[in-house]
Amino acid sequence: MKNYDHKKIEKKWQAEWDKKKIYQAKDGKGKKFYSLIEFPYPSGDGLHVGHIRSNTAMDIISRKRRMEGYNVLYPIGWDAFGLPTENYALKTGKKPALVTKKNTDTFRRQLKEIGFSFDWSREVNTTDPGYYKWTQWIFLQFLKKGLAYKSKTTINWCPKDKIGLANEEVVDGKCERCGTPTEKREKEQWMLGITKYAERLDKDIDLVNYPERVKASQKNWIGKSEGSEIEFGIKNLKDKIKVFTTRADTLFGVTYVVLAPEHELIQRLKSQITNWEEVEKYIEKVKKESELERNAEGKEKTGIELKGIKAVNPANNEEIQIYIADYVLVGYGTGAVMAVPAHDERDFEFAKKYKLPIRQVVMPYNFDTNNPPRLGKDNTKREVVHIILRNQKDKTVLIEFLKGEKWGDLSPKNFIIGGIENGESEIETAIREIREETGYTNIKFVEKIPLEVQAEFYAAHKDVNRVAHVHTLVFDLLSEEKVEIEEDEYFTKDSHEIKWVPFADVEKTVNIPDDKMIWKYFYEGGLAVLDYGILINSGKFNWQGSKEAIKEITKFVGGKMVTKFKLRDWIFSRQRYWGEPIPVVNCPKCGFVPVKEKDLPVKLPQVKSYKPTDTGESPLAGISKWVNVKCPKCGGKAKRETDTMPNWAGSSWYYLRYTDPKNKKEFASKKNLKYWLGSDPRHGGVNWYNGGMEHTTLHLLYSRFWHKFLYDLKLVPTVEPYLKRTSHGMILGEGGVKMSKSLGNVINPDSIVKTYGADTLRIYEMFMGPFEDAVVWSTESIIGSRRFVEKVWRVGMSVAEQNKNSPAFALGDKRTGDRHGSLNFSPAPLEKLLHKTIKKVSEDIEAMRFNTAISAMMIMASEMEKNKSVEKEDYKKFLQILAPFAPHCTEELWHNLGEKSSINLSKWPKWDERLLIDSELKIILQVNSKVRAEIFVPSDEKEEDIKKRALANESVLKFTEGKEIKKIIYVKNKLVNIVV
RNA sequence: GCCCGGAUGGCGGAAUUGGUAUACGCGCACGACUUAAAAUCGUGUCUCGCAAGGGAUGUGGGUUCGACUCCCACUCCGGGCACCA
Repeated sequence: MKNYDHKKIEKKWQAEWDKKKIYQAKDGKGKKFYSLIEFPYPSGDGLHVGHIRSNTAMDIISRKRRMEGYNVLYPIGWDAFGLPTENYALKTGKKPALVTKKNTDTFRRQLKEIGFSFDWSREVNTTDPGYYKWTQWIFLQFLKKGLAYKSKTTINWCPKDKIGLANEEVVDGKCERCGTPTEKREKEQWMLGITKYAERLDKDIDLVNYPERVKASQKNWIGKSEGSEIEFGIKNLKDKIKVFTTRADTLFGVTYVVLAPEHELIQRLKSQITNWEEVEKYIEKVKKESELERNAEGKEKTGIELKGIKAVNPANNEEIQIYIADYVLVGYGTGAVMAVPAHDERDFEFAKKYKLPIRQVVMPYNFDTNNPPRLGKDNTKREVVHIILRNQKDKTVLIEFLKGEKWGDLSPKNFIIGGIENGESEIETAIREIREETGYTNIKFVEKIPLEVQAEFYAAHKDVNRVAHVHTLVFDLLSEEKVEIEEDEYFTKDSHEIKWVPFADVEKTVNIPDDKMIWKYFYEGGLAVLDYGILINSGKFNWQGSKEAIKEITKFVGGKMVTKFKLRDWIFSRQRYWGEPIPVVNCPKCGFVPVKEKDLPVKLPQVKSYKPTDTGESPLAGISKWVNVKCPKCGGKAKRETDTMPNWAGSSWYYLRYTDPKNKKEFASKKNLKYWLGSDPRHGGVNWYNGGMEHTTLHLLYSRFWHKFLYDLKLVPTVEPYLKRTSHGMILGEGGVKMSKSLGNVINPDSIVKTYGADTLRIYEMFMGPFEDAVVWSTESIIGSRRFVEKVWRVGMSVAEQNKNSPAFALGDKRTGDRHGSLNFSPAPLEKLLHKTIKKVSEDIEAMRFNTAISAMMIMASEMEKNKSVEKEDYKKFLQILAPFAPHCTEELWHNLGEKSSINLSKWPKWDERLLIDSELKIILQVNSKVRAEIFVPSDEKEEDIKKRALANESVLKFTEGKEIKKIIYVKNKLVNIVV
């Protein structure tokens, strides 16, 4: 018996696979499968255990697909441009290109030692001029189509990295990389027009198979919103203020208008504004605030009125104030909003602070689900008052508790309610109702709550369906003085009880929706009602449904329906050295001129210093030899663009290059693209792409954008790059925290491979927990995976021993015949378990349930070891399903049994459905849902007989004797439950 | 604040068209082998109870013969978005 020596075996087979090139994909041959992982950034820290988790998962899937007869492309490359390398180079004086070379060498060695089945012949590197030539070429196509343009923008500037950041790279107002709070700077930057694709990026999400949370994230980031653009006039002036709103139904409730401090109109109206000095000061203040300060949590909104000018509400010609405020963003919509404090939380907050009027125009519509209108009853409508009768002395409110079967399941608990009779005022009604229902007479009117509500319910006391238009009045109780309450047929002392309830308990005591809302409004001093409802105070639109009125009101004031997106154009310039140079020349005569395609790539020059400058210019600007060129158009003196691309550029199209990595004429040939992505535009793409959640909004969105652009140029055959996306969970350090150098909890895969072997590491990482969840690393637990591998090894050794003297086919052949008819042999329990395991593992791999697949194989391995005689063919099938997880040891054991070709190219075993059926079934016997016994019955036993057996069972009888059997429930093949 | 996910033994986790809760693994305890240790193998390992039995899947309710699974309310944890009108 050979000992399991992982070092020897793994090295041997890695060399063999390399030599025979068994994992190389063949362009255009047979049915294909393109599986992809995010290519790593080769940092100086070496491979992270997190890389291994993602890579192993896709490796397992790729290996299974190969065994299923697919021509698999599982490529690898390096996303090597970027800041850490440049910063390291800066610190050590080493060349970034050399640092990259060293790091990729390390990564390559590590990846090979774990036995991933990458097609190494297609390795790409974004920093290779042969690669970035095409990144630059694609940029020129953007330029040609007007989608790349230079624009002066306020950028997020990181003072430490000295670099402009895209919005997506600013997290909580801080630089994503170094955590320094960002500043705002004005700078000319290259932009990519991703917003032109916003609609399609949003819509086409439906074509692909991404996890829901990823889809939701992308949609949220794109931020599509449909609304209206409406113009507000300015009194005595020709200028208009255009606002964007999704709630045109609330137009009659506008009580002021707000402009962003950066709004261009403000400067134009300077002469009309009477408090200009103040206004200017305010604008300066806002500008100086960093992104962090302006967005700080809980920050109070600030603003200032533009005095001397008034806006005119086009709906009712009302003159209203104009404000500028920091809560309105210049970059979204029109940079101006109509403020409806009654129905928008932000406007409400601002209006409260600056004491601006609040006018309700949408009346909430409460349909009482506890007491809904009933069919066949009369429908009535009433004007109604609800009365909050307050006792200021002990801070209580009077609440009515109604009782009786009339009210259905839930007895109403509400404020005093009364219908307004003809000719009565609301106050008169209230006084009358209080006297009639409570007897109190010494009361004082306090206020009317400026919130009207409409309610629809079944009014049990009158036996009608009712729509009530609710007005709410507040009264104070002055003394306990009372008169006798008169009873009538529906209002009796029994049906009705009153209680004084403390303020704090009112909300949870009242149980009709209107009173809950009214109380909240009263108690909190008002609130913004966001729901759609019924319009009031809205001229001719009164009593319409507010949602339905949006289009009409927009039309009424001459506005138009528009779609807006949160997504902004992509800031594409970086003022750094280690990135793709933007291939443009700036000519004093001709402006920005693209470098001729034949002159690509524009290579990075060799420089001494990579230091970025405080002026914000790239280090490239200092290299006059490189910067000064002839204009490609006029031949005159010109200067190269010195900005470089962000490192999202190279990763936006790398999956395309894999299909044809050495092509010198195109970024990839149409033929190869068509083969690997498929030719159906709406149903093609990379078959399966696994990556981290952290790339959901940046990389994934950017590459979808580039892909769609290339599709429009008819350069790629599909509208989407990736058909299916999955995400692995993070691996956390021991203690459940992120692995980081500073915490010293980073696991070095090299040492794990050395001690336990690559197969063990792969199995461990897949066994740790559900693939999509975060898991905590535990070096202590790895031993379990190692024991499993060793167990498989021991079984393999004994199977080989048993078969030493018998020809290879002798044992295996006996069941190759009749596959479809009845079984002509009685299968051993072990064989049945094998087929169950094959099925489980096959299905679990597809669903990425690697942990349960491994668990099933562990059970199988233990059973094989217990069972002294294991059929060789059974064992070999077991090896085959294990091979994607542990390719090295299974290959060794496979060959040890006389096989000559690789297990990794063998045919994936099929399970035999007939072997999954048990001849005997275990039936659980329950009495009153408690398990009392289990019995075994033949699988074809009739329901009646099983029930009979159950009733006769001794343990069951103990609990049923002398009791009446009410019911017997039988669940097929599972249990019998006897209810007594 | 909003959106998404989650809560099951000492630990990682398994079980959902509702049907034996705790598979598999780690750890721990005991035993076998050994002069001994390691490794390996075996047995045990939610909890109360001598037992018969009872209780337990974050908390409280509900539906059901039966709930980790479905419904309602809540607590806590993780992730994402965050003045987007």
